[in-house]
Formats: sequence, C-alpha cells, structure tokens
Amino acid sequence: MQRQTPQRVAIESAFASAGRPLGPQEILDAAREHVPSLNLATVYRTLKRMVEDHAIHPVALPGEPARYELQSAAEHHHHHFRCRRCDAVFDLEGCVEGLKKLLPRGFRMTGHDIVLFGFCDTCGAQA
Amino acid sequence: MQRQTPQRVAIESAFASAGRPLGPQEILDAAREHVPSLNLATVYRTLKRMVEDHAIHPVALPGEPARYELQSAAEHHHHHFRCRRCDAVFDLEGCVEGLKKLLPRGFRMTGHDIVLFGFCDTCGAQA
DNA sequence: CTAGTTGCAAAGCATTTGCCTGTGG
DNA sequence: CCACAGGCAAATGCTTTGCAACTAG
Repeated sequence: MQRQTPQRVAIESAFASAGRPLGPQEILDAAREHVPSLNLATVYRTLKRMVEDHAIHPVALPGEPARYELQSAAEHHHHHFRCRRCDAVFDLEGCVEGLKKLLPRGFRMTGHDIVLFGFCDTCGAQA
Repeated sequence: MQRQTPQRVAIESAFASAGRPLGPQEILDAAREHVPSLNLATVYRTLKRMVEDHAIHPVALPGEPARYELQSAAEHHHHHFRCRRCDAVFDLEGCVEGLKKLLPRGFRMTGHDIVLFGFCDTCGAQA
C-alpha cells in the first residue's frame, strides 16, 4: 500500500511538530531539515495521497492557498480562527446554532464553514 | 478619471443583471453578449479598478478563485451560499448569534466569514 | 489631440503531470 | 526483484503585465 520513505516520514513529522495547519511551502521548508533533497512536487503528491488516506485534512481559508492539518485534529467538527497580525491559523472548538435560518426558500444545506478573524492572545497582548 | 467604454459598461451591466457574486470567467461570458471582442485580461484589469474605486467588492470563498459583487450588495452585513452542483454563489440575508463563544481565552474577534454549502433551489429540484 | 483603454501574447505563480531513475519490502 | 515513490522538468490553469494600436473626451 504505502511505502515508508524518508520523505513521507519527514512530511508527517512536520505536521506532528507543527500542531497547526500548514501550507505546502511551509511543509517543504520544515521537512527539508530532515531530507534536504525533498522536492516540492513530492510534497504535493504526498499531501494528495495523505488526504485520500484520510491521514490529513485540507483547511481552505478564503482567499488563501490551501493548508493541511492532521486528521486527528479534524475528527470532530470545528472551525478556524486567523490572526490578522501574525497570520497563524488556530482551531476553534464548538459551533453555532441557527445556520439553517439563513437559507433561502428551496435551498438545502449540506455543510458550512466558519472563519473568525481577529487577534490571537499573543498578538492581542502586544497591540 | 474613468472612461465610459463599451467594455466597462458591459461588465457593469453583467453585475447589475446577475444579482449574485460573479467570477472573472462568468463576467467575461456575460459581458461578451454585449461586446464579443472583450478580452479576459480586460476583465481582470477592470475588476481591479472597480475594486479600487469601491464600485465592487471581492468575495473570497475557501479554496476557490475570487468572485466580485456590487458594492451596494456589500453595504449591509451578509454571507454566502455555494451550490455543490452548479458552483454558483448566492447572497444570504442575516447572521447568527454566539460566534464569540467559540473564541479561546485571550483572543479578540474583529470579523467573521460564514459560507454554507449545499444545493440551490434549481439544482435541488433536479437531483 | 493624447492620455487612458484594449487586445494580444508572453510572463508569473502555484499546482499537476510525464518520464525515467531509484528503492522499499 | 519490480511496482511504487521521488526528482526533475515540462505542462497546466489562473492572473498579471508589456506593448502597440485605438478611442473617448
């Protein structure tokens, strides 16, 4: 099925030590510390496979390239917060009620995304 | 400042008759009915100018290219719905309560985005 | 007239794919 | 062994830009 290659190990450990959603270039930079020859195309191919295998989950924020996080973080329904100052993305627990009341007549809802923007604890304290 | 060219008129009327957020290609298709020679590069250039002039407002959905809607539509707070079948985006009226309770301690919220996914009235009826 | 616009083609970016070499099991 | 994985480069797809011709005011 899946081979245990140094490249894949390096990419997986990048996720494990980050603890937050990462983009392809961030992953490449982190994983190259273990496997300097790692190629960006390999990162994309590996990400694709990991998504298919449900090892990671894509995190798409409005107007930004896709990021990915470990599936374990995505196993329960959650949303995201992006800091306007440091641009980091954080997971949020919980959800809200009453989304269905926004639907126009005849529309059916199968899912939703919520993204909050603002300042994280670190950046809020500095401001 | 701004010239009154047939291209720009065609693009503006495309927004006026659509009543929903449009992407560059959708705008090109619609505006070509009035100005067949219209070029996609001109659409991008015109969109950029219109955003700078606050005539239109960008609508960024997770993982998708930007769409635009008339500024008048954006003057009151609203959110969006994307149909999983026809990929069209619609404006939603209203909002929800209780977003602040999702915030971790120390985080401050300055804004939010909500996107609902599902099937619009037309596509839901066909399914 | 003439500065702002347009169409076309080429350039940029991020992401994907083809192809051939390398290697995990 | 040898099918899958990786490296490299070319190919995409979307958006931007350079440039010469065009036109609104």
